[in-house]
Amino acid sequence: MINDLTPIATSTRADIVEIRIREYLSSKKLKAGDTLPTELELAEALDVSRNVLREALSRLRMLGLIETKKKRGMVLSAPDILGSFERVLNPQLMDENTMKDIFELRLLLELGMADLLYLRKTDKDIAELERIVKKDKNADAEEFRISQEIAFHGKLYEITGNTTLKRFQTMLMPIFGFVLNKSHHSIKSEVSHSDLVQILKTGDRDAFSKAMQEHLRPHLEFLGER
Amino acid sequence: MINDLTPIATSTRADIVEIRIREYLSSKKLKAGDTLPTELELAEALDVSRNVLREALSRLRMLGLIETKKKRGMVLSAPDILGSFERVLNPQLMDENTMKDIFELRLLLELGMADLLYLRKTDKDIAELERIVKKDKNADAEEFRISQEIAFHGKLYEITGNTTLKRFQTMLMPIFGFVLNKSHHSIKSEVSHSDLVQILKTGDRDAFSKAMQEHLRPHLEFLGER
DNA sequence: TTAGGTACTTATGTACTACATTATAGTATA
DNA sequence: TATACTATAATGTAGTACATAAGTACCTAA
Repeated sequence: MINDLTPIATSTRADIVEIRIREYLSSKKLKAGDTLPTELELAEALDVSRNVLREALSRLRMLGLIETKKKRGMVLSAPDILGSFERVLNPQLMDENTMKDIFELRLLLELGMADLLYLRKTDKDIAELERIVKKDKNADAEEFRISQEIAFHGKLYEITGNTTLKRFQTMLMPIFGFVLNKSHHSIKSEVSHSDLVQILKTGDRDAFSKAMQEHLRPHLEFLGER
Repeated sequence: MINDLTPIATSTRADIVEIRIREYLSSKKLKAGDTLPTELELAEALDVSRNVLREALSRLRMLGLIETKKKRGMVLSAPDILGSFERVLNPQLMDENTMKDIFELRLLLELGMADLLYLRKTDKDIAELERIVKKDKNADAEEFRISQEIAFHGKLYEITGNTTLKRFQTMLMPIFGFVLNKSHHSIKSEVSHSDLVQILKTGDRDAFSKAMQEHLRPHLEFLGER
């Protein structure tokens, strides 16, 4: 019961300055390319030492929100939204529940992928998939099987033409390696990669959607109620 | 052609220190709860001023990777993976392609949601959904319609029981507001929220999956080839 | 006139020192 | 034994100084 009480958040000046600057950016409706005041001006306006200010700026710089050039000052820039994500995606540190959440998220993405695939697939993509699954037959070694998984599913993400999605999947892979190692992957699926390619090639969207669900069933059954 | 050449990345000491500390953490296989050396020790070991070191630490602290208490020093902690994401999710700054990518990502999630919903839905959830859609009838004002969208789809995410997913959706909402305002939302869907609830209540997983696809068709058709 | 160099200016990057703050541990006291 | 006080050791903040690099303006020579 007492565990529910988390320590009160004592924020440092850098924390506050970070927030204040964010507010400043959005209230002034600044957009990428606009320049910011100099460090000295900001520090004076916020009434903090340049030290503190720079700690806050350092954070924004890391996120890609601002870029600074010697003399020219600081300019706002469009951040790479996945860049910051990548920085905290450390399976070593992640708690198990979050890992499960992310695992489910991946399943959702693949289960919902059919429409995008049928919208954007090309003959070249199919050929590439066929090339990949051809190697599946001699998939005996554990390590090789995993690399096949990555190659096949990775290619599916690629076909969606959604680069953010593809990058997302790429950086999530270490997590799956972590989860998969634990269990529930010895169960063989009824629908193979090869089957999926065949359907993608000649079948329709609904057939593929069902096939994908079947392909992922071993994982789905593992999920449970919560 | 010349535009492809981006300026060479000149990294500051803080950038390098940040990387070095990350390497240190993973090479030592430190996990949440472990303590780090003091600032002075780190600064000396890395041969940088405490200033630079603190800029790097400030970043890690922002990401939730480390927590620092006065005297006790710094301890590693499990970062909130979405916290950093939230920080860069500014529609004001985001470029249009990324926004489209994220919009598609949301569609994928909802299209793939059927299994999770049928796995975890309760009678209470259904009742709640019915309560929400009851208000749909008098959905005349634009603003009200949007709040209905949010309430309904938000509840679906909630039913999945996946808190990471739910938070993800919540923080993505401003983006959708941005995209939706632009166009393609005047087209009325063939399948209403009310229909979806009915199917979720009495129908099976496949029926719901198809219905959801139908419900989202106006958006899907807007996507295009790429 | 113009290309190219030189000195100047200015904003960021880094280092160092000093002190405030506060959680912890250790000590003294009732 | 429990409480209060004290010392100490770490982070938090401020300020100064100088290095570095990138513009700017001026100036010189072909």
